[in-house]
Amino acid sequence: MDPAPDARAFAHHDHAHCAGDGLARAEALVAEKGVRLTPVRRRVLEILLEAHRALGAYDVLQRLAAEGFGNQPPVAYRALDFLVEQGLAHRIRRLNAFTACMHPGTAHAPAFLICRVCDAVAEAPAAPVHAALDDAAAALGFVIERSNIEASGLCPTCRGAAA
Amino acid sequence: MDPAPDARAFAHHDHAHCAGDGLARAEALVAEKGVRLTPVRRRVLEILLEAHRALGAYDVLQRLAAEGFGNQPPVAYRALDFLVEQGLAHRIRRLNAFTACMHPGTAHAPAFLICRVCDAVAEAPAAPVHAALDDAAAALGFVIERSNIEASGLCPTCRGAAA
DNA sequence: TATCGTATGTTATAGCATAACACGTCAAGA
DNA sequence: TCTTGACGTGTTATGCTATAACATACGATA
Repeated sequence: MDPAPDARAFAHHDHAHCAGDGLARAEALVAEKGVRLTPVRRRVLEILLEAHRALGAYDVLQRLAAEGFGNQPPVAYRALDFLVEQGLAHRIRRLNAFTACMHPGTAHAPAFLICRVCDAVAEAPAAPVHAALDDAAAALGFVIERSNIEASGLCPTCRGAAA
Repeated sequence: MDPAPDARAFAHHDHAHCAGDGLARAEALVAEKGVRLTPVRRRVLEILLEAHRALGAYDVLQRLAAEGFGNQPPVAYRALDFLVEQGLAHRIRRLNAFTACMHPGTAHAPAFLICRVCDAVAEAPAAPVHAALDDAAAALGFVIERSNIEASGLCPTCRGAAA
């Protein structure tokens, strides 16, 4: 069903668990923050979790529309922006796309590894990367508030296939 | 003339030197690589150097058109893509914009610091950042080919103004 | 139940990017 | 010299991405 390799890491895993778990964590998080995981927002998160890869806003919108939600771009963008804001999803600028966060709640600073062949996206642990980046910024007197770290290259699967 | 703070670092400097120098280095580089810095490409680089900040493709196109070059998007995009390819310019995805490279030729792996108030863009030295990122990728068996590191926050000038 | 804040829906438009084809130039080889 | 092919530029047309602005609905609270 999903031809793209695993996006959580580049390895197979229990996908159903992965999606269900993500949703459960999301609900706990929003309850804690006092914000609302409305039907549209919840459904968008589910769509991202189920797709298990980066989806464009219009891909999400198409799925929403097919289920009776609004079919205009702002519907998708607002829900996606909300999820990103709450740390439940990430925006991959290189792909003009969004992906469910695989480690919501834990204060993590993700780096994305994007396979140029299969477009699979993995979140890599990036605490050291951010530490180095903060240092570099501090040296210029710049204070970082948000950052995107995105790398493209070959995932293990596609690298194997190429060889 | 240019209301935005310096983009080379967040400090004043000799801008004329900065642009002329950039162009000279660019010519040396293309000669070395055996590629051609045609009039359009050269002019686009000049435009980026003169603007001294990130410009959208359509901003560049407007300036080109005013000087008698083609006025359709591909003209700008092709020149910009060429410059990025040759390491003479960078694409800032967060801003959907392009900026002249401030250290062409030296094998540098830039990290961009983008002020959310004045949109100034600085290239920060990022060798340690890339080292950390390579480590994180290697741990997942991923091979990085290209990467974008972009941070948004407050530059020293705007931070001072806010306080 | 009146009101306010929040969320959703809708219309319209703005902004970013590329596919595909036509034309011109220049250099290498027949 | 002619031809051929690679490269660069110009153009038409289109597709994708994103947001502004306004209207409607719903729920919590006073």
